[in-house]
Amino acid sequence: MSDPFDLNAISDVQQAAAPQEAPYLTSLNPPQREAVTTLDGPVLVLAGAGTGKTRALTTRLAHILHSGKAWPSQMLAVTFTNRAAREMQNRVAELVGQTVEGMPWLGTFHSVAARILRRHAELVGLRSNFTILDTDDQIRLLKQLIQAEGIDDKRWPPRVFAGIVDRWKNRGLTPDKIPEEDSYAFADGRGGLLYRTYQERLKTLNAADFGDLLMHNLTLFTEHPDVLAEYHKRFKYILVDEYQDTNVAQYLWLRLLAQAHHNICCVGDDDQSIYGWRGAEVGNILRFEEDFPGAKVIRLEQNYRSTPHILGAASGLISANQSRLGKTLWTDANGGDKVQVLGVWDGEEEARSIGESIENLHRQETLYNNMAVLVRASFQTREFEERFMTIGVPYRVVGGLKFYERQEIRDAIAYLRVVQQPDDDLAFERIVNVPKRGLGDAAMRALHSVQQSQQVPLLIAAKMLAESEDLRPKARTALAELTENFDRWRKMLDTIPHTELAEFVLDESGYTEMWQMDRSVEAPGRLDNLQELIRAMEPFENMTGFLEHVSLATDVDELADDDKVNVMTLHSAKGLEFKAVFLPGWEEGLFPHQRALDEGGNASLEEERRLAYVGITRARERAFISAAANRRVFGQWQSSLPSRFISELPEEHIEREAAPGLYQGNSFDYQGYASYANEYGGRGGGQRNPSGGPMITEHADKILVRQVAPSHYAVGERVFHQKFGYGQIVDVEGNKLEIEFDKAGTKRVLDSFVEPA
DNA sequence: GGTCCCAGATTTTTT
DNA sequence: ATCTGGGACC
Repeated sequence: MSDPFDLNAISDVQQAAAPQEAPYLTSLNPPQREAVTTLDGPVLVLAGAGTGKTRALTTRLAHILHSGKAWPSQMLAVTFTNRAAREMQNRVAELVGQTVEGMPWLGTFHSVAARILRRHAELVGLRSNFTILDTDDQIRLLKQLIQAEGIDDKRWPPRVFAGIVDRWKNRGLTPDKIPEEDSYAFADGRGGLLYRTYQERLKTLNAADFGDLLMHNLTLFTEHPDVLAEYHKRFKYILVDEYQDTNVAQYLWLRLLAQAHHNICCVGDDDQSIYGWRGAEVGNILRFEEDFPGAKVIRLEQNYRSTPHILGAASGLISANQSRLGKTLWTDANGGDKVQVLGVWDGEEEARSIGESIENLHRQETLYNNMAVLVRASFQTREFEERFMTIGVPYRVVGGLKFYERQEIRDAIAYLRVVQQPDDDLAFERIVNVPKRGLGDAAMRALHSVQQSQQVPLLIAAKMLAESEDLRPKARTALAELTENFDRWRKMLDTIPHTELAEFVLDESGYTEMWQMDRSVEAPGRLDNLQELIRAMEPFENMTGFLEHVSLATDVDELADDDKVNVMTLHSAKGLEFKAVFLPGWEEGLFPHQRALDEGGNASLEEERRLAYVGITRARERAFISAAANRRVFGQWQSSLPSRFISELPEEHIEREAAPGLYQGNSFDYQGYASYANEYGGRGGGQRNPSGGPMITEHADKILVRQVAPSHYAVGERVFHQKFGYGQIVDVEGNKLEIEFDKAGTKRVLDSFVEPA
């Protein structure tokens, strides 16, 4: 593979560079400048939140290019998210005035590892067109294997085992390397065996899961020193973003690649390490100077993002953590509002209050796009979606429903996967009877038995069956037609554009028609999505490139520049900043999360605290923290105390406010109300609304004044609902209506959500 | 072979 | 509360 590297562009850049001091250096502060210009040997840049990390990083890349020490293709730069990779691409391009193709080895750990693996796939028992399995494929496959071993998959869920395998792979452990006792962690000692079987099966399928991408790289490098040497020669400089999030496998991978020249620069912030649960080792960053002797450590501590109050609140909070390298963030900025901390009765009120604040800010000319609601757990987004929809605030849920995870998209991609890689049994199985071809249990059993006895992929087994007498004629023709189609489509791979091919496949397979015939409400949307899929394929060179993107992409939110409020989890907010940030749900059990409190002890609690720190430091000007005394979880009302993190915020940087009676003295005190909530939660739960509950007494009524007025709607009336469209009322119960919607089916909704049609 | 209904899980975070 | 997968039934 030749490097898509434009020599001319570089010599232009070099000519443009000033002889003495490059202009791009003058705007940097001293530590930033040091981070940019210390080129040789290991460098650790400890970059606090908002200290211009990305700036330093991209300038460093540009500086290496300017200095003529390396070509773009000789630098390896890895990030964790596609978003970070994309941003770096763009900003480097801006700095050196070069096209994005200029840095072929800038990408996520996974995409770079995949790229290396494709070049040498044969050396680890794969072929270069191997499929990358996502979590869903992985679990389906594991389920098959667990059942094949005669293990009860109810008692030993595939999902759990997938987690165990993932942890092994995160530590770079192949089946022969897992500790003896680990093997007993699953299915009475059959864990190790299953892992081995799974890895073998993956090779037969010519497939790799996420963990394999890194782990196969390790195998490749350790078993083939010549290959490793090739990359030593190729990568003159290595740059790593978010180093605090690396796991053992990634750390080993970097160490192997850097071992020849030690020109590795890692950037990170131990205070923002929030992926321990996923195998990230904060130890990697804490240990850097031991791992890379002679390392230079540079601290970026001047914050350019937030006001002093926001910074003060965040710093005060994080200082409660014991294990940290310690940094002192400071800022030149003055003034600004204190962080607002609000106590409310329940989640609904919280959403309403945040909705109002957003409307206020918007009236004061803050763009929606400059505001974000950052939640601990994804289920929390729902309450805000409902509220925003009601009051007409435009919003977007980032990282929520993923385009490539929709049923129709996964089906379509399964077709393309089989075309591209005929051994992909998982994909074949997914679509063999979609649309319905009369291939049911009997046909599938026959297919599997041929697959087993002949040791061939399902597609081949299907061909064999089509020619045998073992199936009913109808099923036989169906298989014959399908396999012939696949053969034909595969021949077209090299002759027609991949977008056209995709259209052919969807058409001729009957897949598009299946949805055209479908009379359900979702069908038109699904057809739109299929169109969108074809459009999404356009920027890619070929099918291979596109399928690679699909398996490694998560955020399809490239068009995120329209003016909408951003709703997302704290995890996916890392690396972003907003003018105003809302942080709801700061309650014990939710944040810190119960699971972190139950498992993992103090280390987990500290990780939660870092997550809180990440949340506050996303804000440039305003931060709003809130806690609800009651919340519906799993359809059950639960009451909770305000998060301990709230009491850890320095008083001088915050301003407290609470619904009457909820807030007493210097801290939130829900004790008196928790009992009401408990009483409430204890009875019935479900349908009831706390505001409509009958138990209101004394001062609680100051908060719970909203009485349920009987609905003024009547059975038989036609109404309109923002989300569900038009419908007819079939039942009225207090303020709740049961409505038969023309398109969305029968739903129960509050009367305030509808208007007369 | 397809549809309907019930039980059970789901909800921490992601490449 | 809502969604999913599996099993029973047509």
